[in-house]
Amino acid sequence: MRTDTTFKRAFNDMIDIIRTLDLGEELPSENALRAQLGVSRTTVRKVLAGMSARGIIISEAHRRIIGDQPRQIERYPKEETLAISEQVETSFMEWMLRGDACPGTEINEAELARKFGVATTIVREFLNRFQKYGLIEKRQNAGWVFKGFTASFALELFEIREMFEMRSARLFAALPDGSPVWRQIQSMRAAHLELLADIDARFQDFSELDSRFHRLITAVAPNRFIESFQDVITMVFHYHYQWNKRDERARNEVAIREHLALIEALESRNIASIDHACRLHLTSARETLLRSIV
Amino acid sequence: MRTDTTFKRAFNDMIDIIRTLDLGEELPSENALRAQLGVSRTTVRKVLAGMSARGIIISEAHRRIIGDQPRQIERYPKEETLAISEQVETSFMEWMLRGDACPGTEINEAELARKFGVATTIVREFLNRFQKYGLIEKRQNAGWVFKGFTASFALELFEIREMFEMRSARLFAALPDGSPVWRQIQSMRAAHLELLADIDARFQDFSELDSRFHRLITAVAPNRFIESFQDVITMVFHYHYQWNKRDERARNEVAIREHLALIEALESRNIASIDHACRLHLTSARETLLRSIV
DNA sequence: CCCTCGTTTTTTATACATAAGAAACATATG
DNA sequence: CATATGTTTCTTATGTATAAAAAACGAGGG
Repeated sequence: MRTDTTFKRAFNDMIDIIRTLDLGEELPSENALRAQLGVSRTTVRKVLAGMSARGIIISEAHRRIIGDQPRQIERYPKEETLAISEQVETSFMEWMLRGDACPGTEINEAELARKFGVATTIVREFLNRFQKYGLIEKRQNAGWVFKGFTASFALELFEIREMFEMRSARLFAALPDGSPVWRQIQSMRAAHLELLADIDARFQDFSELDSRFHRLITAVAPNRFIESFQDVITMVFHYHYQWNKRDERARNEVAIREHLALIEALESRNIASIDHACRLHLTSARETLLRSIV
Repeated sequence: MRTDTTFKRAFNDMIDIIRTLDLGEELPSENALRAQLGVSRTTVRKVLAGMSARGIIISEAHRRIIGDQPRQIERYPKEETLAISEQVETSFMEWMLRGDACPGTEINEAELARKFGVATTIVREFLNRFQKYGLIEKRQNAGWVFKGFTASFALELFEIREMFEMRSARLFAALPDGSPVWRQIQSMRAAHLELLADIDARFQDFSELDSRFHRLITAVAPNRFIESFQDVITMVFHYHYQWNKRDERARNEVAIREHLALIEALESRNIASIDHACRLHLTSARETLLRSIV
């Protein structure tokens, strides 16, 4: 019933660990591997058993040694390492953004479950979690309504985003000189410059850097509600832009420059310039998103 | 499997409808009742059948008449009109606030399901929905952690609340004279004054008025994320104060007066006094909550 | 004793089953 | 033909089952 995605993921990770070891070398203990792989010992043992069966590991009395370097072939494909609940997320996003759904569409748990080839329970659970993104709404005893990835969604999103980021950016300026955050900001700048230098080839890496940058700013004064809102933003950018590649390179280059300006403003500790740089970036991000919606 | 709480709720509501009719009078059509009761016709028919069986309604060819006024006894008890998923909410809140759980406690789906006497599926679904309140956190393949109803929870909550309410209160001042909101504010003031006049007897009614007041202010410029955050606040006040009755009367009286001051400030349309009144109220609300936590 | 490994127990993720409820379809009646 | 009721079909809410994963327990060995 339950899928063995945890095992497969651990198996793949284990291959990488073994790669760092030599033939005939003894393996770390089950417990040590458990910690490295981030799974339970039960799963570690299953992985070890699988590797033994394949001759990659040779189990002797009270020790295990590397018998054969694993080949790429033996890795499980990426899809099989994703829990069904994660796959459903992707399926749903695709369904939503590919345009099968316009605002007001009724969402049918049973139908989605059939379409995605999973149990209704899973779809239901997903929708319950997804509710917090503000894109769907539940009606008692009667399924869900898709509210639409609309302009008003984007505007409401950015209204909150502006409040939160301006708040964090201002708090940033008040940090003492000794704070480790300043070093993180430095390396964040470096990462931006690097990406900018190679923008033609690597412009798709921006999305992840963007998320990291905004999370760093937000993290100065932790607030669980703000952090949870970051998830909404990450979701929007991750999926929406995946289906809207228009001008991606140019868009990202502009955003990188805006980030750099904001970094400079933060380091200046001048509230007025921080406000200015922050608002400039958010306004441009909002316009970009709005353009891609209509 | 599924409980018939919808039916029971509709049955109780139907009793109230019948009360407004006379003996021998003809009943509205199934469709009309459907609209009044807010359920499907299937459920309406079930209710009608139940009432016929009890002699309250007499079904003749092509019409139904009132045969007998229903008695209070025939109502289903309130508990039976709540869906299991709603009952679980109450059980969980009780478990949480009665102190069985301290910060860091691991939440065990299976154990909770046993304790509450419901299926694990339901507990799981509840926890997924409840996650948005920021009191619990999920760990992959390993249940949930209760983060605690702590001072930092209250502080983070109020930081956001202040941002949101100040924003709404300011927008309020910009409304045109003709806006219907001003009349709603008037009647809100009246409701507050009424409650204040009878505070000794009715102080428990404040909780609901409080929620309505804050929702009215927030509703001037709708934003789904702010509205969703209101749910968090409502939850906190609803449950937390249910288990913290200390000084309730005095607390509520203070809050009513603060609301009245804010109403006055709003009507003055003076941003500075609005800010002042709003912040004053929120500060005092925060202090009250903090006191009751420690 | 602490660590490692074998074994057993418990919990979670997922599928499936089914009664209650909603919706769609069909028929009758004024 | 529009509206009201009877009938059928589909969906949702909730319970149960089970493989996978985690956690707890236990026995040797350094």
